[in-house]
Amino acid sequence: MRSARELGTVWSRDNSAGHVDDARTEDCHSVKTSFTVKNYDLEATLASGQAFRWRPEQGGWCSVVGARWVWLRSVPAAILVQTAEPVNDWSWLKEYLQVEVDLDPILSAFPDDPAMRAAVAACRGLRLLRQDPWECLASFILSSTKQIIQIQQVITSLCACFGQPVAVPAGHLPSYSFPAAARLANVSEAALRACKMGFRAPYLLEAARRVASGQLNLAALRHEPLEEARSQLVSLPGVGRKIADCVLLFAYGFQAAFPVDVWVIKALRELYFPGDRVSLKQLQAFSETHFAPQAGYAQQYLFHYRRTQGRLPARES
DNA sequence: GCCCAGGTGAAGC
DNA sequence: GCTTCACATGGG
Repeated sequence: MRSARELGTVWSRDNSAGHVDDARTEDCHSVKTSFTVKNYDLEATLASGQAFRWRPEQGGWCSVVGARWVWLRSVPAAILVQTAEPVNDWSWLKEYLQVEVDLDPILSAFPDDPAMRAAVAACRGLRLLRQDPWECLASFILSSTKQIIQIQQVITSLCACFGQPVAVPAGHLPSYSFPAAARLANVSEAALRACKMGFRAPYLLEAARRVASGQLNLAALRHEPLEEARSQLVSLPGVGRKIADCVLLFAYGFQAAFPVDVWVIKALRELYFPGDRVSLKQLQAFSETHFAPQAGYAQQYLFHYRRTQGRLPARES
């Protein structure tokens, strides 16, 4: 990888919370900056099934965050950032990427067992993002029994149909914001099904209606205890414990949330209960005690490792 | 063709 | 309580 200085463009450094010094370039009329980071695996973070809109493009990663087109590229000790329009305050993107979180104490808090050691060795630098609650909730409603690549396709279609076009630098594909709940609340189930979401369409529609009407206040969940926030989420049709925990972890940062999906089930059974027939309930109960206090992070490491590296090593004897 | 995918809800025991 | 099944769709 090349460093920021070697890329031929002046990239400003944004190390302080308040000070930003944009470097505008003539070539594409876009805005560039960079974030100094340590222990940040950008590819693992953006492609580990937390968020579904990041695409590899021109040597970096491209998506829409909020209403802004964003392109990121990993270089040693920094993330290069490009946007289409001027940005005065980068706090929204720093928050999303969690660049100011020190990963070392998190990894140190993992249980010291063979599974976690292998998972950390395989993808050290994997981070949890901090996403918009509505986009996260809607995305995971669409995730059930779908492969990640198919979730990406459905969400791409949903955004193209119902999102707002956002400004994009010349030479990049058209991009759209994630459609607001108020927008989706007013579309038909058939229109949603046209985006290939199948039986999930009525679930997404009902969630959009409850959020748009204020019956479910997503912003307020941030201040609730985990159990209260979870119970409000699972009151939505099509949202069970697993999807609720994804939202609690990826949008709100509740570290006690531990989404148990098919990959995490495989990882837990193979490593911690080899040869046993443990139920989902048992795995849930185990996960609630074994991985604290950084259970959410531990889950994401186990998930990404099991999905990308194959089987976990045998338990120590 | 067949099995499976970052599940959930309803029905059946 | 627990287990089984339907639900759309498409990748491998």
